[in-house]
Amino acid sequence: MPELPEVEVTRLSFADRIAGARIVSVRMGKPLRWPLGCDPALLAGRTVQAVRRRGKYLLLDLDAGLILVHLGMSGSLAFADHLPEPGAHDHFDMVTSRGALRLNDPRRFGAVVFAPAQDAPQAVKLLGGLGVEPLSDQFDAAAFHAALKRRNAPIKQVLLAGDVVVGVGNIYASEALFIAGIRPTMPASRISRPRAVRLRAAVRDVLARAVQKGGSTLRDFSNAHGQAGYFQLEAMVYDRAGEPCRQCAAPIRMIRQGQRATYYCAHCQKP
DNA sequence: AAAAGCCCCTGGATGC
DNA sequence: TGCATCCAGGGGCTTT
Repeated sequence: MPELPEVEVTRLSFADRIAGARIVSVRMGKPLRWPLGCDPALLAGRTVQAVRRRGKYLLLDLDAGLILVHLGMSGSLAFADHLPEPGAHDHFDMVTSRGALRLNDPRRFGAVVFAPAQDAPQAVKLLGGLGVEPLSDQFDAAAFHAALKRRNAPIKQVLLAGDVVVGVGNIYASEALFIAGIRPTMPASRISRPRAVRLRAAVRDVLARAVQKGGSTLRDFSNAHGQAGYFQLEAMVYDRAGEPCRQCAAPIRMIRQGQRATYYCAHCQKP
């Protein structure tokens, strides 16, 4: 579920409040994608200094080490002064001096991993192969075009893979390609320079606007205060199969690429 | 190296 | 109402 906008909205909703907090206790529920990697009791007494984001990972910087949090498909974080008794899908609770952080994740594709340092094997393995941050100045048009030239897979799947540019998931890949007017099935290597420039701008535009709208809430996403997002109401193609294109009224098409649904307008998006 | 498939897991929607 | 089937914001791992 959560793509870059949802993860960033989550980060913004509690980063300031947790910064400087001392960890009182940590409780783990059912197993997540990977084990925590240390005894939870070992985290008590440490301080959460800041919350950063890298791709779809949240990084809680401690005074010693860091905690990587991934929301998977169905995860969401809550941060409150007091949390109710943990429910069946609450798999990580961290009580701090400034409030309690909780991960709720029904499908358990998410993860909470402790790494003793930035360059610890756990962190390197998970973050090492990630592409450039799309909203940063590092997302250079010429380099983006050059990277696409090296890939023959369909552009939609290259965006999703995350090794060229991070944070673009299934909703925003379809949306960005619509904005750029590019057919999702087009081999990345055949995208011209001007179209790569447009795609770069479209990715930045759609992600930034989604953050502004609080992300997309399709079924259960909410920020750390339980507030839903509204970007799904502005989607041009995602989940709109058969409905009229908002630009030309042609019916939106749905295809499957790598077991994931892709939505596009055959009239507005050229091969 | 790159690409394509396969899973991990639960719950909601749909169909008979 | 009950049960089977399909589908879902991700991504690491294995196989071609």
